[in-house]
Amino acid sequence: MTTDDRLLVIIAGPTAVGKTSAVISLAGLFNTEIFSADSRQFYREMKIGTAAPSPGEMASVKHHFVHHLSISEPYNVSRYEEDVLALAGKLFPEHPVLLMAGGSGLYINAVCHGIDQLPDPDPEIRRQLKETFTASGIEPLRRELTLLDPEYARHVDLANPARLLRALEVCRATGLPYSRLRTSRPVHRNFRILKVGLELPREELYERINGRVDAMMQAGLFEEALALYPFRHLNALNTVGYKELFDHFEGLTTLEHAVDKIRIHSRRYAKRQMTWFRSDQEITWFHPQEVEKMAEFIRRNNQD
RNA sequence: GGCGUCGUAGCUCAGCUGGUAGAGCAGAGGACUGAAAAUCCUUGUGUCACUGGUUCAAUUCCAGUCGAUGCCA
Repeated sequence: MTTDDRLLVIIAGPTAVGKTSAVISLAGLFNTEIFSADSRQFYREMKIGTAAPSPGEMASVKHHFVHHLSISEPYNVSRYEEDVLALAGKLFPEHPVLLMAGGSGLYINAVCHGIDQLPDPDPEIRRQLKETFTASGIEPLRRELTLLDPEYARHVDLANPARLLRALEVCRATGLPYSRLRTSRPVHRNFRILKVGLELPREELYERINGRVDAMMQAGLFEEALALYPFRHLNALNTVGYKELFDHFEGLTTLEHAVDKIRIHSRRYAKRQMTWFRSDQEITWFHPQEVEKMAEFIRRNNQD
């Protein structure tokens, strides 16, 4: 069975640009459902700080990959890719068009271009590597990588501990050089993909971000973060909006300063997202309110 | 009103005894294959408040003006 006439439309863009509202309108026009590609909206305990769709929005259109996990469940891009492909396979027969909205570029890439199949990380190996890094810094990691995978060592950012840690945990677990396993082989999807990007003038986007942080505080972000404080070591909570308040709970900053940091970190996050998406030549850009234009663009590409 | 302190990058401030300036933060640009709202890299020319004076040379010394602030009245 082939579904090559089916279309997955990606709605990408920085945080607070207006993806949620645009994609809900589009879902209405195309009578279809929405996949989220926001790596933090997955977690049901994090509702306010992740600006997840409201209960009303969730009720008006079927959303997938929103609040489907608990913060304590381990999850990663590769599993996301599998889960999305499985669900798309189920839904496409009924829906000529499916929508995916989100700001996590890596997750979107995994769906569009695939991600290399590698063994799941071994928590014990990861723990040991982290311990080495904490105790002795990045130098031992560099040395080990140069030894185990000289090829990758030539290309990685040797100043980035996260990259080195990841490569080493794969080398150690498999006994093979990480670069050998990173084939980046192009995958074939049995549906077509269309990428829509949403953008606003920088100043306007930053105003929206600032406004949204205030709105989150009024909606009870403080209480939400306080309830999650005991779980602050979980990766899911290494997230803008929570970690800054955790600092305040620990007495490291005033509340005012913490909220200020949330604004700053949200802006920087948005900037990184824009850097990521800007370099993606497959994206066609729209103003978030040009829903009609987007719909037309989708229809046009859906006929070919 | 008197005395003192201060006025340097968007913000907070460094600049010893004169040779036209430099940090942190913010901002900007970039990277990115299982932590990705993560992680990391690059990036600092601005009437040194204003006006005069001294000097070969003044952000730096002197005088005045304006502004901020503190103490005394």
